[in-house]
Amino acid sequence: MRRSPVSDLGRDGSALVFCPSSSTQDGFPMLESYDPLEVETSVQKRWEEGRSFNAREDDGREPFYCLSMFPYPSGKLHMGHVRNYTIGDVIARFQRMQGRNVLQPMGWDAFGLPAENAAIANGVPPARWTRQNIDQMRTQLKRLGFAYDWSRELATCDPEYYRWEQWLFLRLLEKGLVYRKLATVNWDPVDQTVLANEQVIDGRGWRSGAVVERREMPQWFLRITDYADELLESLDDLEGWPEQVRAMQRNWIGRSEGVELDFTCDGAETLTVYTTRPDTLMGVSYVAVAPEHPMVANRVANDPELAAFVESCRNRGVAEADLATMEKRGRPLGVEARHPLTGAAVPVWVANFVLMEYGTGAVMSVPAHDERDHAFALQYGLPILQVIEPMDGGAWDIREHAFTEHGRLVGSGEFTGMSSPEAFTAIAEALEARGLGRRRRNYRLRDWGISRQRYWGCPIPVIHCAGCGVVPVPESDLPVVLPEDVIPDGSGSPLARLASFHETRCPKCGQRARRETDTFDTFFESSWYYARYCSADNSDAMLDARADHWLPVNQYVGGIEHAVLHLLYARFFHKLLRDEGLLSSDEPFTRLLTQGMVIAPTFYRERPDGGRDWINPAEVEVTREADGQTLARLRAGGEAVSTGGMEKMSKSKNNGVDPQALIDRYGADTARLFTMFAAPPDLSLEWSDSGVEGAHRFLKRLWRQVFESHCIESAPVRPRPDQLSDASRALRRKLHETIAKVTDDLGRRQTFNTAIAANMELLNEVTRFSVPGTEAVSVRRECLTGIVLMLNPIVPHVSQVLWEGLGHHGLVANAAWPEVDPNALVVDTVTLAVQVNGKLRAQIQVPADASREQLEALARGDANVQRHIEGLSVLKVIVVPGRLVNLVARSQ
RNA sequence: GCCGGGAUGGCGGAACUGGUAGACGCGCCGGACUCAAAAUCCGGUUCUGGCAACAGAGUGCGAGUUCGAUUCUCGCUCCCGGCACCA
Repeated sequence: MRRSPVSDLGRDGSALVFCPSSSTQDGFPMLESYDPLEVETSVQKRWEEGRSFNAREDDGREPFYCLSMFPYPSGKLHMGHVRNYTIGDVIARFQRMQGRNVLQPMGWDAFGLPAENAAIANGVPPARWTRQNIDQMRTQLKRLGFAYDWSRELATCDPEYYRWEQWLFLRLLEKGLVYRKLATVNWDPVDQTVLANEQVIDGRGWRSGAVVERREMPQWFLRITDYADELLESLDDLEGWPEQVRAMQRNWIGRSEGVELDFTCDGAETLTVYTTRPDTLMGVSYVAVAPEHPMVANRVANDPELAAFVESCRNRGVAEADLATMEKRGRPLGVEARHPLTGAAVPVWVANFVLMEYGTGAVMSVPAHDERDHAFALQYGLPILQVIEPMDGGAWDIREHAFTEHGRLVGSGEFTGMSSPEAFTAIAEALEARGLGRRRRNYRLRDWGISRQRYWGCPIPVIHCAGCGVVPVPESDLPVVLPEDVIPDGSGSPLARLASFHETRCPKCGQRARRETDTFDTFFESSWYYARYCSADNSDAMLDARADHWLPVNQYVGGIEHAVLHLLYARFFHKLLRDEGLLSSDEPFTRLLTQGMVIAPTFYRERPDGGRDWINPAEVEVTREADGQTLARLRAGGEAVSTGGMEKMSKSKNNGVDPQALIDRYGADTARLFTMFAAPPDLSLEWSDSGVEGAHRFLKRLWRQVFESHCIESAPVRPRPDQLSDASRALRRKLHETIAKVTDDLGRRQTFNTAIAANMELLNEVTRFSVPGTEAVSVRRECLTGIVLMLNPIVPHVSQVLWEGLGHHGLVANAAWPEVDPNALVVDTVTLAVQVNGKLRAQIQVPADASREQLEALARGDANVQRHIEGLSVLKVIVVPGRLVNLVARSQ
């Protein structure tokens, strides 16, 4: 066994070892054992004192803006935050080492419902609760060692922040991009308040338990649909975004080409419907309208059954998922509509799956060619008229299934025989000719409702005057400050009750007037914060020239759950800001990384009433029994508990693992290393206590290897590649192969797990390497230096100390990324796989420059290969250079 | 329901452009060190058969394309995320 140089010193414990290479003015003493707390405290102090990560614009280097989605200050960091921010920090530090001028800021998405819920529960004003949480979470982020420019920190609940979105709102109002209309909300009749969807549980208010009603209220809307085409089309240019996110946004915008057409009804009323399938028009068997449709309201008075039906629809869910899965019900309205082409009478029905807020509140129904209409027609005995048949003329049982694909028209009068696309055009033209229809482009995307009947949000800066109507708050009166000493109690609207807030005078006429008491959707704040970081200290303008210096964000990192809403709203805002002349780029985020969830096992105990008491994984011990079954027991007491599978860490399942406990026990570097190593960033990350131990063990192993180098070796010697032994040359090749791989993994691929694995492999080889002599020692040191540099973005504290232990000075965070020496990669022989009919039969060593013929001869020469081709004739030889030879052999 | 994603050893995962399936880590087994334990170090570890050499099977299920498929195509199953007032 190799004697450890450490034992030569006859020391134990954490005795100080002074080495010539580290006794520098800025050096940390390198102790024998790795003490994360000591290392991290001193390195963080140095970053803080040196303001090492504050970004300046007047820097010759190319800027790189790296941003992680800012957190909602819920109280404590959770594992999802640790993962998100570590990914961002690794990218930022990697880019910094690649010579870029990196901006990485951090802030707080500080408005939102949880603060109001906390106020209700604990009687603390949301403002105080939020600011306390921010302080606590800031401390935790600093403890994790993220390279943030804290001088740009912002919180969206600060008037200095939200005043600018009030300002922008007024500009948009002036431009006509903001309007007011009635929209439906969840109304809790007991608490007299509007509920968020998440506060409605099984149709009842979460606090009062009262059945939630749908109520119409005037709401502010932003015309995002004006930008629908641009938002859709520029997705094609976002090559740095995951294809799945772009696909989700495309579907969300849902642009379609169709026809809007009119059915005239008895009594001269007109029902306008939109369809993407005018080719099926001859198959219409009824028209369905929303229960809230005005045509319905006129008829409920003398039809009690209809009235009852409409009433039963009043409290139906309106989420898309509710509509799609609920039982489809309807009632005939007793009205007939005239088919725009044939003039035939088709009945009008009221249906619970049609929404007034969607399109025109009416749809044409073609049971033969739409699944939902088909089911509805079968249920109510409505006719199913087939007007499209499969292109190949194949049989189709239309009673059994709707035929929803394109095909050829049948039973459609003059259009019979046309293909669906031909009929689309012909029918559209026929409708246009009669003035009963027009081609239209439609969007699934709806205008963005930005009003919230909430207290803890940014006030909407308008005043309602009895005489003048809606009057904008003059720019000089901004910001409209939200009073902060309010404690919501869950009933009513706090701002509507607060006379000192809403009682005001009309800026136009001076009469007594009422201030708007709705606040903005919190997506409003998060739609432009990324830009404000660039000009965070500017109290005279929303943004300034520095925005264009940094933007667009080079790398944005956040959860996949924001794939549509937040990311679409931010893209929309960016275009609004551009059109205001505040920026010049078209898109806010060039490259996007969406990280997966953090999941953990769940454990529970069944209650007598059938409910489940969830038990935190920290209290449970899992063992494998002899029969291979796993058994979960309480650590205290040994009681057996049930296993509930892997779930996203959450309060409701009590399966959260507190990052603070992890940091306290192993240090920030281990927390960072584990979260980066356990899974690729875009997949879900499974929590594992033993995995954390493994990550920590690796850092201790690395520390020990550097410590040994540090003690036995004098000043670094540059290896002379031409004079190395085979073993040293092989190790050096491994180093440079690793540099090439890790550079690609961190830069292009963003697979941090494989970058760490490659460094582990390299360290394993360094550990096994026991060649004596100064050249070997210098190769070893070159390898260790390489590992320290390559791991620095991931474990920045320990790598700083190891960097100095290896005889270097200054911040490793500012060091240059290692470069690949192409000469080190040269090989003379390669291992080649030999297959016979695709099955591996041998591995042979061949000269790297062997010709095809030589390779084939060497492959055929192998004894095991010969055994497998004996009696067969080789028909074909496939050679993949550097990889394999495949002999295709068959019997004669 | 619609849209998006996932499934590979006992476990997390690797295999990047169709080319040696299981890198790296965890767990487990064996050994060294120790009075002993912990820690640490060394070795083994997809399954089946075999002392071994080696052979057979194997990437959720069922087909297909190919000399060759975890990778491409078609058809399924199960699990997860989003669905407009949670952020």
